[in-house]
Amino acid sequence: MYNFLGLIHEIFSTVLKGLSGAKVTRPSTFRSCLDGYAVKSSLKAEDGLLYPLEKGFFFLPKPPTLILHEEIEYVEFERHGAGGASMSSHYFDLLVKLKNDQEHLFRNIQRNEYHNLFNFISGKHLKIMNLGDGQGRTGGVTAVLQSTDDDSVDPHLERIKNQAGNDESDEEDEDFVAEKEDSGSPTDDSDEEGSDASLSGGEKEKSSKKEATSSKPPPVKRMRKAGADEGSEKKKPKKKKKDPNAPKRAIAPFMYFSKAERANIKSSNPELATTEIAKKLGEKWQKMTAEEKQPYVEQSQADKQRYAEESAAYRSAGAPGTGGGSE
DNA sequence: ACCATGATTGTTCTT
DNA sequence: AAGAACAATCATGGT
Repeated sequence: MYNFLGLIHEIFSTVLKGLSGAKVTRPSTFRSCLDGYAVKSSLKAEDGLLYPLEKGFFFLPKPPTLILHEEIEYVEFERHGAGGASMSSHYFDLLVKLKNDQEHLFRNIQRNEYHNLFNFISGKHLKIMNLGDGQGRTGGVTAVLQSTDDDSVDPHLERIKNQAGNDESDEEDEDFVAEKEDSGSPTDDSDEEGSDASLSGGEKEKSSKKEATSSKPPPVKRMRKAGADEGSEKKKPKKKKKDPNAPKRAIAPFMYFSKAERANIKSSNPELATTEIAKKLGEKWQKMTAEEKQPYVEQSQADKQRYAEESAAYRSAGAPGTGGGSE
């Protein structure tokens, strides 16, 4: 190698610019705890690196995501696992709300990156919401925004610190980071499937190959809400108590179909992720006629009866709240 | 070792 | 009435 090692990204961008003539986005003034340009995070199920750039966010996972600041309505710091109760400690989440109502939840950002991110985002004059605030004081965040002096301690950090239980080993976490953030070379050659990953300056988003039939104006996405409304007491974003004795719900026809067909799809496309297989199953299901769906519907109806019976037995015998309680 | 997540559709439940 | 939860699945990763 050469002695320019410290400037690899500059060389790379220069070469790229020379070859393509395209505008090259370079790392910004943001620095993480390790003097890196990005922080580790995960979007959806993919984890990658979140680059806070001068004019946007750049997430570099399997499918790269570029979020420009001008698209952002607000950002929101959330304690990691806002929904889960047992989650805690070293991580927090960054929710980026776009003006077109899209949401990106960057999860699993190390807690010690919070300060850097907050200062950087504050410096970019992005709106910071604080819905995850445990205290009822809304609007305190904006106040913090106006006093973005680095010496001022913001309440979020304190809270997150508290929730983390101030383990002083956070400094040690750095060496735990196997891949250094700055060296997380964007040049990873694993483009075996990212053939269509063209990130031109256009507003191209959501390059889902499906739905080629017609435009889809109302993007009815089943998005989960990041619950964050708890007050000072216990919250119930999602009552996750499932009594082990409680009967399971009836299996929907589509689920029976999935059970039957999933193996088939997987054998023909062994490398598809489970979620991708689910997409394919959905597409296939939609194309099926009622006759084709009928066997699965019948199975579902049978299971519905099963559920009805077990449910009745459960209520009379072991339901919580009923005096029964015989295990 | 266990558990949560995501992605799908349909059914049930809750408000 | 309308939306949220939940059913099977499983690779993945954190605890």
